[in-house]
Amino acid sequence: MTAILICMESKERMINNFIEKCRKAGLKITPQRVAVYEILLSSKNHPTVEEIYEEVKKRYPFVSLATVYRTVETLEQMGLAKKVCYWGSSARYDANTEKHHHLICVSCGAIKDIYLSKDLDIPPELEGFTTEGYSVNVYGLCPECRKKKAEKAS
Amino acid sequence: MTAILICMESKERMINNFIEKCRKAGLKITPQRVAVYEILLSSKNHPTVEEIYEEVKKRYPFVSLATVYRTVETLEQMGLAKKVCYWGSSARYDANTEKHHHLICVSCGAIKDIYLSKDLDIPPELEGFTTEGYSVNVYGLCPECRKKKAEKAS
DNA sequence: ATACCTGCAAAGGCTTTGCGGTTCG
DNA sequence: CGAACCGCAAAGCCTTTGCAGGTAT
Repeated sequence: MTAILICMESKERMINNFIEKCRKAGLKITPQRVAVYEILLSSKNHPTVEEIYEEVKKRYPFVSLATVYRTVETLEQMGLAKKVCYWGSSARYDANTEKHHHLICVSCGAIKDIYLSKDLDIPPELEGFTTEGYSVNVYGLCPECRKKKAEKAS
Repeated sequence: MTAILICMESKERMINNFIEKCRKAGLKITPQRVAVYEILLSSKNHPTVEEIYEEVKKRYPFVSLATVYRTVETLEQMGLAKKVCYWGSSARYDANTEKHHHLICVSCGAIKDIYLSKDLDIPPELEGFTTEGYSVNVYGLCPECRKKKAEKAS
């Protein structure tokens, strides 16, 4: 209960921050934009653009897929979302801006956030590159896909 | 000099191993296939399919892009190459089968292999997933892009 | 001889773009 | 009012696929 309240309060704060940032950047605050960001914030599944689109359509049935594509790109440029692209054909988006990593199902492409107990020690310069950060991807099979494989085998 | 000799010897061994594996799997050994694998082995740049295709075309002008796509997929299934997909639109391939990680330029997308001194300790089960491995991506700016940025700033 | 493979061209997904009308500030 | 944005449809990439002819074993 408490967790949910905190979470929702935080979400609202994130959205206000987003609106504020839009104002400063001269970007208009449209219902579609806010909806995309809100859905991305609420989602724990790193949705594809298509999935976000389906959600937005529940509120704004006439929204277009192109708008969702344009909005997630805007969010990425604002630093409020990240594009994650691993296996599958379509990119997924992530509005979690905390430092975290990903656990990825090699069969269906599902992504789950994970947190490492220790930071890696990456030197600020490596092979001539100046480094800015890192991400760890752990690959595996999600419970659903494991079940499916077991059924097939039998 | 020695390094080059060792490297070439190793490449030949890799190709022989590939041919052997093909035989065992009932796959035919065609010039195009061998060329794709050899180019991938020789390349230090994690080339795109298009780039491999251009190289193969120098030896076999009538090769088709579809063949290269099919071959890299075969190589991936055989465990001799990995698909890597980060920023750009097109996938890149990597025939380095040693355990290694990637240093990626966030500006131009260049990829360099890096090796970690310590392994991460990833449990075999995590969040319900069975884990199979992990990869670390370090993001940064390559020397060329850093230079370009410095020039722009001045 | 017969799988398997190739080249070609067409189709398939995902994503981007151009345009006219609309909406936010 | 004007700039920014939206929906629609078309176009653009990258990648996959079906097919008929060719090649390796």
